[in-house]
Amino acid sequence: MSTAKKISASSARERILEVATDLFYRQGYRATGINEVIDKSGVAKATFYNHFPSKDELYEASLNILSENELRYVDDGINAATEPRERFLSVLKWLKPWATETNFRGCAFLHAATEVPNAESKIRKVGTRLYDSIRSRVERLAKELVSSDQAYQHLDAKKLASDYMVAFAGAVSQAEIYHAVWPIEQAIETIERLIGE
Amino acid sequence: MSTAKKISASSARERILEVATDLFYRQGYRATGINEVIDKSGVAKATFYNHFPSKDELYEASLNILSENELRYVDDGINAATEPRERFLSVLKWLKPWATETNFRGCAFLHAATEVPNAESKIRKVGTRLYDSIRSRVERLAKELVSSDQAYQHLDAKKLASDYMVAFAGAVSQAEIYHAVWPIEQAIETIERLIGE
DNA sequence: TCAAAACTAGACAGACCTGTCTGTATGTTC
DNA sequence: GAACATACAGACAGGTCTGTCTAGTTTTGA
Repeated sequence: MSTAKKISASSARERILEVATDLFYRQGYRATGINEVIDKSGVAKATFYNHFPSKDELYEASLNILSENELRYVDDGINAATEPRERFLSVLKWLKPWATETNFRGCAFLHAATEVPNAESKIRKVGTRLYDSIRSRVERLAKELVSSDQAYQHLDAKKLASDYMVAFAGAVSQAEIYHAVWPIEQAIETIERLIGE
Repeated sequence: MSTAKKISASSARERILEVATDLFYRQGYRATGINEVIDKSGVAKATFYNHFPSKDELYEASLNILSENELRYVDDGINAATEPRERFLSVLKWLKPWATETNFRGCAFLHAATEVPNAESKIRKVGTRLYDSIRSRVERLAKELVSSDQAYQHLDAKKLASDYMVAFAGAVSQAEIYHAVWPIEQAIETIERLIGE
């Protein structure tokens, strides 16, 4: 298989994925028809069904893309900070610029939980896997924080990570409900209160 | 208008509302057809459209019912407790039995935010109004708590209420994502840590 | 008793949905 | 230049959706 062939093949697939990810997030999964995805991707229907066996599989693929992107942003945010405290808080703070975007509509994986009631479906697993990944990063940063300074030694890193995840999820869902940024600022303050300002 | 007429008229309406509230919550709004609501309510299509001008208006009415019920449960939980600390924690603790129900699928108003992207729509306002109502109760209970005992006097009631709402929302959304109860228990612990165990 | 109101069943319009299929065009590989 | 993969356009089947409408029946209230 030549390189040119590969590029051309994957570019159709990627165009579909890009369009679908955007439409599913903005309009919702059920509210978006496959025909709209096809039209906006500029591909033929047969081409689409050549790449994805069904709409559901497209949804799953698009959520996987989103999940990878989100984790990358999280990691970039962590790595951009140097101090343990800032590294720890970066996961929450990263939410703020995201929520300020006009496109912000909350967590795509919570949307998936709404639109796909079956919690055992592969689509739903993408969400739990992502939250697990975020949690493991937060636990690592919490340990890092606790052992970084005397001032934090009274904290239990594991419990702190749990608190953090509760605040993280609460921030995102309240930001969606109110379509506002202030819940995220409040969640940051909550965590700051827990670790001491 | 006689009482009998009122009862008969409202019983068809109430049957529709009951069925719709259940189906919309369990299956989702878009995933539920008006025909299914009509069949399961045992009413004629014309009767349905006599009571509700559109599916959207039915959704709004059903969310309003849910909102009233939820507030009633919250208030009952508060009133069942006597100690300020228990009254304060009751709003969070009430989530546990709810999440244990087989039907539990998270917050119906967050679902509405997913399925109705327009944050300015009347449907969405039902959710923000409910969360505002819960917050005002939590603020009242936080003040009550802070002034109840020396041990709580270092706390800022307003900020505590904000923390509480973040934890509350985080608990519900994580419980939905993971389809589990432990996020609620974690949120309770988070708040207990904030006020001192 | 009788008119008005509310109910029943269900056909129907018109739009949308997913997924299949036919047939053609293009470009690469051997 | 034959074989192949991949792309294209778009008709089509078979089903769903919301909302309208006709027509007949029951209930209600004065």
